[in-house]
Amino acid sequence: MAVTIRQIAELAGVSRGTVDRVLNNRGGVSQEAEKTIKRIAKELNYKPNLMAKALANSQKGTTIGVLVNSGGNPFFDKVLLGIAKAQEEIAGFHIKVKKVELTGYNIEKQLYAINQLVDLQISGLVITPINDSTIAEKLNEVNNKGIPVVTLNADITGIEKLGFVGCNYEKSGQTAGELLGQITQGNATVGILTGSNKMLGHTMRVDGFQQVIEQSYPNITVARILETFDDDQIAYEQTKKLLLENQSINALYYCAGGIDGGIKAVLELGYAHKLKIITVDDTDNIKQYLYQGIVNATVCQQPFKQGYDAIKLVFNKLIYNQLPEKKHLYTQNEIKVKFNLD
Amino acid sequence: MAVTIRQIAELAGVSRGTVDRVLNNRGGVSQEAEKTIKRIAKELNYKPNLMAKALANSQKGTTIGVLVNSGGNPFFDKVLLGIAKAQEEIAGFHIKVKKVELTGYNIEKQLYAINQLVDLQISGLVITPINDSTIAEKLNEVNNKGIPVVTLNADITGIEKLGFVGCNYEKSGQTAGELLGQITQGNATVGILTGSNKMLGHTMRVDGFQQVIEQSYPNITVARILETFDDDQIAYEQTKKLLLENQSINALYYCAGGIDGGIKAVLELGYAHKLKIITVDDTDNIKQYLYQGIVNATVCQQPFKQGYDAIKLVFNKLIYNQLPEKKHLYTQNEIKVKFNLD
DNA sequence: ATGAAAGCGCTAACAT
DNA sequence: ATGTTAGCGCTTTCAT
Repeated sequence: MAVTIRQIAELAGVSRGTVDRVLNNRGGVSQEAEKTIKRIAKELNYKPNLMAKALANSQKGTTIGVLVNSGGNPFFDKVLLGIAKAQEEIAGFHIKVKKVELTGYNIEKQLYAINQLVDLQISGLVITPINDSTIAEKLNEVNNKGIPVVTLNADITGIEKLGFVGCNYEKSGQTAGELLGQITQGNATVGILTGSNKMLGHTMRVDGFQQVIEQSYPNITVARILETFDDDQIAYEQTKKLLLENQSINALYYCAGGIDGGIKAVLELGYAHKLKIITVDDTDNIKQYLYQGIVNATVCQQPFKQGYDAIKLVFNKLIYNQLPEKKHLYTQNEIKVKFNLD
Repeated sequence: MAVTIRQIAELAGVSRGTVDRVLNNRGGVSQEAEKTIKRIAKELNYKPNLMAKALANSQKGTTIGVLVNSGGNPFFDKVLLGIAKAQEEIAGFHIKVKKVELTGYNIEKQLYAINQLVDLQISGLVITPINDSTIAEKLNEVNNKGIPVVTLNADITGIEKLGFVGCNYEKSGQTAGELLGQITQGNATVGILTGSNKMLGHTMRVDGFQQVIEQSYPNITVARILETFDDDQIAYEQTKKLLLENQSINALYYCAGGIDGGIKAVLELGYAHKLKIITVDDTDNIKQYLYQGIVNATVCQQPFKQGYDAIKLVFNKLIYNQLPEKKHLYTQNEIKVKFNLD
């Protein structure tokens, strides 16, 4: 059998309590005892029994708070599925998940929701934060209360956190650029429809895309970069304007929300199948566009995995006191075409 | 707090032992007691505490046997990393992993190795099986001993198993076909280098590829399909022959092993950058070819995840008695280009 | 058929 | 600073 805390106690000639104190840095132990106990533990290659740890800790009635800006954003459908899956899995550990969904990016509302969750005595928080200093302050406060924080899909600067789960946005853009380069065989005039220049993820995608075009595809020109603010109606109008004003455009890169609106414009103008179109993510509508050959390829970010992993990260910390290896857990930028959806 | 076996016992006016017997179908309980206990459990929505279950069961000293045909096959490097990661994670549960690596596809050797592992008293088996009836028989025997079997990367027909973890080979081929269609803009003469017509995964890839070409790309011709037997030397020779005998070929699809040898031939002939090349998997060498623009894209199958998930599947069964939702856990067919590697 | 109780390894409250 | 002990929820053995 594996070595236990009890064996160490016997060998060191102390009680199990003392061993526990040393091995978990609870303090209040003599230098001497600490040294011998640590030595013995190392010699015997002691590995705490996680099941026992978990069981002993299980009185606490744990709830994980989840706060996502998923309202009206179909991208989050799969993130939520991932969260639900994780929730189901950890139900056997009697851990609850309290989920709050917000629409839009209102700082006040997000602050309020965080406070609400904290008042509910959550033991961990998963959040898609707005990149704002007020939020950052609040999250640090939460973290200092001993409530681990995991940022999901979007990150925020200047906070102490357990980890971030999401994609590498720059690589996402680069991948889209390379893809467009290949399918146009290096000749194209492209229009970019981004979400907002104030959203870090969006600008990083645009930058990555342009980098690749500049470095590898001299005969591809970026004609215009327009903002859609993740809104279908605006995307529709911008796309129409873009295509009508720049007849030379024969490729589009949608790197944020509002894609459905944009495609609607393309269809109305009768430009489907005439333009090469690269998008991001694979909502149900985008899948349809892929099937129909209207969208050539889309660069996805494993939304299900994002939701699932974020919860599991908190879970592992709470139950097993396990920390992630890296602070930033990047999901793959997956290129999808007609045949490798799902 | 959540409902426990003890509460049910009190409500039913029986002992915890009896509740345990009923809830785990151990038999030896009166009809009457059984009925009331089940009713109460259902009413209270009883969910066993998995940590407690695991702890109580933890005396048994569990070892998971792993048998992979990884010898001399760089594809398996990442599968092994995934296995190692899972191994590390479950070490805290005092579960050991005993790994045996085999080279080639010799039935006798695989049988022998299975027996060896079983003699070691393993509690679960992860295997890349040869699709052969003798192996199938043996695996059924193992399964009937109460040792759950998970097939990894390759599957086998006619066995009872806990699950299969690997990719959908047909979709892999279809994806490659679509990709080639797009980057050649539908005009190409392509040579296919497969592994062996006797390997299910390989033929499924070829079939998927051809399906898509036939249905969507009338101006793409498949000139030849040659076997490499996953061997670099043979792949080298076949590629040379292929390209010299068919000067019209301007695209290649490598859908199995031996890719390094094939690329060597391409380079020697000075055809790099003149051919569009699609491969499978992303070994270190293939990554280099992508960086250099020699290979255009590769269709991968999440090897790390395959290794990791296979172990976790067995783990969840052994520790928590959890069954997978589906027998076939397909990994994504991930298209990778220069910029979305890793 | 059923109950009682010891134990899995660790934690935490209390005692010294 | 250190020891003692009663759990955590479930399984299993031994009585009855």
